[in-house]
Amino acid sequence: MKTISRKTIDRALLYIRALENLLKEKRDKISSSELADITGSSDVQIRKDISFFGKVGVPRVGYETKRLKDILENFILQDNIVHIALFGVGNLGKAILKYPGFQTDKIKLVAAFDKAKSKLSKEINGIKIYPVERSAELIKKVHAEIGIIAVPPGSSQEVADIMVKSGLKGIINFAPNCISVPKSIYVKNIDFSIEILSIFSHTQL
Amino acid sequence: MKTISRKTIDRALLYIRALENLLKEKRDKISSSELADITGSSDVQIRKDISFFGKVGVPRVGYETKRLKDILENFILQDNIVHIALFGVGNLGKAILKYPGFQTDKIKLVAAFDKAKSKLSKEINGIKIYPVERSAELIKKVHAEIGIIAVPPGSSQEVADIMVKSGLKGIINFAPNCISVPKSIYVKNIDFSIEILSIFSHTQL
DNA sequence: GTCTGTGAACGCATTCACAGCA
DNA sequence: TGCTGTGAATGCGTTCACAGAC
Repeated sequence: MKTISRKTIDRALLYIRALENLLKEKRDKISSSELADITGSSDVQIRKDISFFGKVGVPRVGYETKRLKDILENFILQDNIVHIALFGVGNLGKAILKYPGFQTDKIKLVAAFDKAKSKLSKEINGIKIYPVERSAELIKKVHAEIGIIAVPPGSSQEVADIMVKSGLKGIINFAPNCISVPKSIYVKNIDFSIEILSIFSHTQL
Repeated sequence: MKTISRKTIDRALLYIRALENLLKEKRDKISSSELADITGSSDVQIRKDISFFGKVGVPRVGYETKRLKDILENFILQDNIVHIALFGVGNLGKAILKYPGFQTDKIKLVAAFDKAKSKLSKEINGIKIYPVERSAELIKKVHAEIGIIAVPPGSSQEVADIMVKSGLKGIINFAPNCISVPKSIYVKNIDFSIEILSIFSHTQL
């Protein structure tokens, strides 16, 4: 049996987002080349990616928007809702708590933690803020799978250790330093400075 | 002449950040395998990457921390300061304006723009907020190179068009939709929802 | 003719295996 | 022995070229 690559999955998530927007515009058919224009990919790439999921398109017509979206979603997300735990309710943490893009049926922010006593027992966007000490207990209770690190760099490793102990399987790390976790935990680092410097150096070439 | 790949540059930025942290701890020597542990890369990968910049290391000793950092920085950034323009001063925009990681000698946020009159002429972290109408004029004046889109998805294309007209060469797009720009402009999309779903599906495999 | 689907070719990036050096 | 540096081999992802369907 053929296995799907991570790159294909990541692009498929992009396709899903584009298909959702097309559905809002009542577009019920879409060709690989149109989807390529929207997502910045190539038409062949898109057909190759989709071909993994079977013969979905119709020659001379293209793909049925709704059907394609359903097929991609069913394979990748399987009706799951992803439960998120946030660590650090500073400026970035607050922005994440209020992020409107999460008001979807697929992602649910279920817990937020902070060290500072002044922030505790407040509620932001309907989510209560708890002390870090209670995180392991609460994460297990609400069955969170993914954690977000939005604490200052000095505390990121400490928070990462807690996350691993609490049973989180994936981490987004916004702190500007590397964290060390077991190989079984998937970490995605997003460092604003590095992103900017990366873009800058790309434009210099 | 051999050309450097984007992947190598992106990793080099990670190495630089790690080397800076090591310097703070007064570590003046570092081996490729130690750096690999920190950054999550492999030792061979690191030696291959560094070898592009010449013979920098010493067998049986490793790399001199400061020297390696200087060599990487000089090649990639060449004493440049990157000037950033921010579009959208909502929750995320404010978090970016206050982001402490930018208080570096390499990145400077020089302009912020918003549509809402209520936000104008305020100042956040020493940066004044201007109306979008003045963006082209001001971006040219302060010589910004990179733009950040932190506006709602409905306005992202509009803002992207302004950025291109204003002469920005690179864009970070935090809005959850694709933008269409000339190929000469480098765009990096960061969609929190997609990042989370990507991590989640990775953990499912 | 116009779209999808796909084996084959290609190119790039990582890994391997080992030479070189102190 | 313990590190760097690097040609060769491998593997993976994208692109090409074209068959198949309508």
